[in-house]
Amino acid sequence: MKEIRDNEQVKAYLSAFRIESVFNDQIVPHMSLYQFDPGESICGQGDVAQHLFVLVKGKVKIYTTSPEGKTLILSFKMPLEIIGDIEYVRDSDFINTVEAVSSVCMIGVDDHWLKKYADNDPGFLRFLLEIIARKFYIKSNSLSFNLMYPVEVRLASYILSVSFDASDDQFKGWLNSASLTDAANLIGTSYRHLNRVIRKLCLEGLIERKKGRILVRDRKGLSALAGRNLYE
Amino acid sequence: MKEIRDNEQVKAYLSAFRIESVFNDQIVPHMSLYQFDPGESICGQGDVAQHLFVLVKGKVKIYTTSPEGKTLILSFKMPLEIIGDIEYVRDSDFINTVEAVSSVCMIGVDDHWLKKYADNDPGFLRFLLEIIARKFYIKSNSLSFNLMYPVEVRLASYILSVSFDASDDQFKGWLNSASLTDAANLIGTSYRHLNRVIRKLCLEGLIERKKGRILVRDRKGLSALAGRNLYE
DNA sequence: ACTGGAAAAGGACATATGTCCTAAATAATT
DNA sequence: AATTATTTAGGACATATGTCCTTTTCCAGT
Repeated sequence: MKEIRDNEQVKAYLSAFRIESVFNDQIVPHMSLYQFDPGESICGQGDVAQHLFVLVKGKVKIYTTSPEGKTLILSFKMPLEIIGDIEYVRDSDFINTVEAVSSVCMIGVDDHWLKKYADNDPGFLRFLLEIIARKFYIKSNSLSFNLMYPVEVRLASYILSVSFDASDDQFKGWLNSASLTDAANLIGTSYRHLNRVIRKLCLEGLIERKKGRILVRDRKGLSALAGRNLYE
Repeated sequence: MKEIRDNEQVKAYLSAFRIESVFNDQIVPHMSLYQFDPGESICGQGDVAQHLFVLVKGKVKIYTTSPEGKTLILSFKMPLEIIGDIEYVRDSDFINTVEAVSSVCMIGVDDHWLKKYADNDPGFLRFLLEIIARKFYIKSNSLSFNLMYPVEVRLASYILSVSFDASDDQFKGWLNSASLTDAANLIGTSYRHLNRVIRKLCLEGLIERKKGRILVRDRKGLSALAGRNLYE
């Protein structure tokens, strides 16, 4: 992790994402940039949360670890996204672990300054509301979807979302084994079972497996199988 | 549904729950009481949402219905709880169906007045933030828990939560068949499978089944099985 | 108490998924 | 290119869960 105290760059990012108005003039001077390398941990489940982060570049992976050590990936996030919002509002420790997938850049601001200068600022509060409400909505969907459909359907949905997302800098057909393991943890199943289902989809001609990559052969068919698209 | 335009009673409720300060003087006159009978629908998935509700009496059931008609219970809620908050913030239709379980009383206020008089009110916004952040937290937990543990564990957790909640006016040992079906839908499994697991827990001496009721025989054992308590 | 019918529980079988281990494939090294 | 090491896919079996249908239980009405 590298902190960069460059307020001009902060302002540039804020303006690029059109959220200048969210952070008032008293806050902005206290914001700085943080860079993380791929694989680097940004915050760990249970750690004391004292910063609100705005993800402005790169991709992060959010996951939780159970007492038994099982890990479940909750989501991948790309800009614009907020990290530490729930913790800020609830005054709690980090509830999940966040890890940089690619080279990541975030704007960070100490909770302490927010409490002091933004806690009464309707613009900031409304922004947080929208962010958190959206997160809730996504998670709610995700919960229903996961409980109601088998892995096959979830995988179809996942493949569609990662294969056709132009903004995904990781795109390359799809996917090496690390991503497969990730996919399994995201979908909430085992690596073994994921393979089984992939095989089935191959036999059905929906996808094709080729040197560790997966190609979509029948997008329509996949969509039909997936129903609605879960992983946005 | 019966609307009761009794502003004094509204104020009494607000004060009882210590949330007078959340709704400012311009809003309060526009709030009124709504009563619902057991089983009555309060709002339906997909309906236009134009009210924010504060649940002040009774118990409601929140569920979602899939395109195929499967229904999944997301939660049971008791006071103090807010209904329609996500929809208010997101300007969306109702994402779930809410139904009165017992005789229910809610304070309702038209979104239109909120937008006009509360959208700039930090007290109100912070209140919503706390509510929604809490909801997110619960749902996040719920998602992880459901994906990571089998029905047996979830059921143990559920039994514990409904059996030892003093504030639950529905308490009676536990439970007739309607509640069993509900429990199945809440846990995200089939009625059949729930029975199977109940049987197993009986054989293990953790619970006892008696005339449609379920008694906890070994609370410690159940807790150990459940790990953490999911359904608060 | 007896009977018919509704409600609740359970049986049988099929599918979905997990765990553990082995085989196949790929990459690294010589 | 051949050989080894490492990574990825698959086999075998066990468990978890779903579906459909039958049996059992419970209760109203007589």
